[in-house]
Amino acid sequence: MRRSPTIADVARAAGVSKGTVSFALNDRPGVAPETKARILAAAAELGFHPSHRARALSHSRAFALGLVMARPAELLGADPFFPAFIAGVETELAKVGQALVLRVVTGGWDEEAAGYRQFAEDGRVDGVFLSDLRVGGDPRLALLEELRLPAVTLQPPDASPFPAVALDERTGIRAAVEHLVGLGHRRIGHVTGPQEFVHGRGRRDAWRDALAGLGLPPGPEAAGDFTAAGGADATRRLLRDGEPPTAIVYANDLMAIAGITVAHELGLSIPGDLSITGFDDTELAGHVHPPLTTVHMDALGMGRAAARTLLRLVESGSAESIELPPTELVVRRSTAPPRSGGASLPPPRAEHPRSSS
Amino acid sequence: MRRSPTIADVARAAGVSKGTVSFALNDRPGVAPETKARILAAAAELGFHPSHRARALSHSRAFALGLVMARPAELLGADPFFPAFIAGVETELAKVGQALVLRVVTGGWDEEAAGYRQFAEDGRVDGVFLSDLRVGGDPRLALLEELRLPAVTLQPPDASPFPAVALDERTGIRAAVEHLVGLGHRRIGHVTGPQEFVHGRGRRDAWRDALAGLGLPPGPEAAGDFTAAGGADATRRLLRDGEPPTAIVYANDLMAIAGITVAHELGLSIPGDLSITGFDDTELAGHVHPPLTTVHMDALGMGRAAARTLLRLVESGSAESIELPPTELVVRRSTAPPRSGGASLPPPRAEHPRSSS
DNA sequence: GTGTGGAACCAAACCGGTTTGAGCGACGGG
DNA sequence: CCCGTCGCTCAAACCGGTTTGGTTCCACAC
Repeated sequence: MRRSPTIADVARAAGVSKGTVSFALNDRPGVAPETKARILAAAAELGFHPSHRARALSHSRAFALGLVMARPAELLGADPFFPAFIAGVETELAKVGQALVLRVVTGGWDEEAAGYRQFAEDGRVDGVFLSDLRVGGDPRLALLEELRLPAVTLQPPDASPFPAVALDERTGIRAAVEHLVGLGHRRIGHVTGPQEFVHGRGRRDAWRDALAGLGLPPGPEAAGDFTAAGGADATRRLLRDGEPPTAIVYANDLMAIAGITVAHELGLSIPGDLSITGFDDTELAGHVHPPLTTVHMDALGMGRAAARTLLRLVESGSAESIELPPTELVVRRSTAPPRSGGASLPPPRAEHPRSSS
Repeated sequence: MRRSPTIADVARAAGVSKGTVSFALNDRPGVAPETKARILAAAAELGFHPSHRARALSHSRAFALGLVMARPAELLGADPFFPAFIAGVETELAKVGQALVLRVVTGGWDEEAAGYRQFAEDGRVDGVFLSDLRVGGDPRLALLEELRLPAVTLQPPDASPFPAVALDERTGIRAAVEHLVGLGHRRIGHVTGPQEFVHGRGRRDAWRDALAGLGLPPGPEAAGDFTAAGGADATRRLLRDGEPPTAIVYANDLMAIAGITVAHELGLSIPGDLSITGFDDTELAGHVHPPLTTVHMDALGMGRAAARTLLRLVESGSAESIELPPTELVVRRSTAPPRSGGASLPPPRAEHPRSSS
């Protein structure tokens, strides 16, 4: 069982003290060039790598950032955001030798709070990412302040002591609405995300504002929860309406795809009878039937920006918020001009409902 | 800036030495009951939490496990496995105060190897999970042995010095094939995963063996890569065949869903003209059109089992492999008896292709 | 010759826990 | 009464780095 070499081994091999080795390896002044070369050679020779644990202890830092993923279990596998976000975070962290520590909580708020609390008390991370901000004062903000744990929020909440990485979702949603209106739609519904979340609320507001901005009356909306099942239910409610919309803007792709399915099952053709737009631009969006017009969201870029911001915050005690490039609409084939007279459900019990072209 | 209390503070408050506090907090014998009570009270009073960093240093352990996610960037958001797997791992780790450290590599093998190497050299983790095993001697096995990094493999590779957490995928695939044959299908194709991976290979072999076991001739297969685009391409190749299959077994849901779309675009009705089965049972599987018959895979349970096994391995130096309950088929509506005479492509340029019922 | 300054280096303290070896008082047995 | 044992506690060493406060040595100015 060969022990990996320590700084003392290097010092012995180079004939200097531990302190000098430390200075040499960290490029600090006060080490003679030839000494430094000798030390570096010895370190390379021995295959020395500084112990992360020891550095963490003496620096009183973890050299790691934390992410608490709070999601109901059934949504975890379907959520496209976290994996891409994590990938973005990691590319930045790997560059600077830091690590990402993950916690998954599927329970409620108590469990989530315990997650952050443990991160702070154990000193496992130097800062955390805060996703899924809640409107009206997210309780985690106060918690993290109490715990003195630096944080970066994804999307700016109502009020926050922390820097935010903001992704302009409004532009993409507005583009979707304008695209639909340009096709001739006038009655455009929305299947929302949970309204207690900043992003759920923000997307709904963007949809409302876009309609209002075009001088159109408010459209019908149905509450979704970002799950496929929730999206399907919401879609049924919208379509059962006496005057159903000719187009529906969904708060995410998962619900939109479930919505397409519901429409099919009701015998509606997409986009002939009903136009549909999503949000996220998941990999599947381009491969469902019909391919989904949706708003592209750069979760990876968000991860990178958030990581850079949080690193800076941890390092220097302050960091500025970042505004990412606005989201863009990706037009595919789930949107088209409405049938004249708007969508209407086909006669009940249709044996051979029309399909999309 | 209030410093968080250390063990020395507790010792002072309780009027004992650091060592005694350590013994008391770790439930080790040799501390008088009243002394222990006094120490615990002092610790609670001060809000003491042992520093993870210091424990890690003195134990020469990280109290963390690592996972290297190697995926091309575009697949990261669509892969249902990792999030659920991670959730399973985390539930076990949280119980014992350990953490999960993540590394994401989107590049090639060099980058992936560097990931494991860094984990080992930095001493950031005590062990790692090995997913996506390659057939024919995964090079990571030798690497990890060289690095002396304990590991648990997901699926047993050809030969391995490490314990494995095995999920019986064969049973589910066989059930899918038997289900299709029971419906009357005789020509059953397969869209594979990458054959350099144990799970890609294993699923294909299971499909082949199931056909052979039922006395049927080999079916046509097309190489996929677990991506939607790859699944779509493979589906087109299968269906363009002179004698296309009446049913296709896909190696994962993502490709199966893309396959449904391709079939729709070719004017085929699912399941009327073509039956389709997937693998994974993603959230979306039940919400596409038609709902997908697929093999349920318990990624969460796999995560839990893998975490328990790896913890045991790290703790005691050895752990036994685990066999999880076999995968099961979930029958939905993408499978049905074949049209008499088997599937045939409709006349070209069909303006109003039939749709599913 | 002495004083001064800076470069190079070292020894020791420190981060905050765990672990070891020894000390001490009480108690029981011979 | 003495000794061995046991139960309890402490001081010190240790994990492997970083950082501080000297110390040594040499060049140069006065």
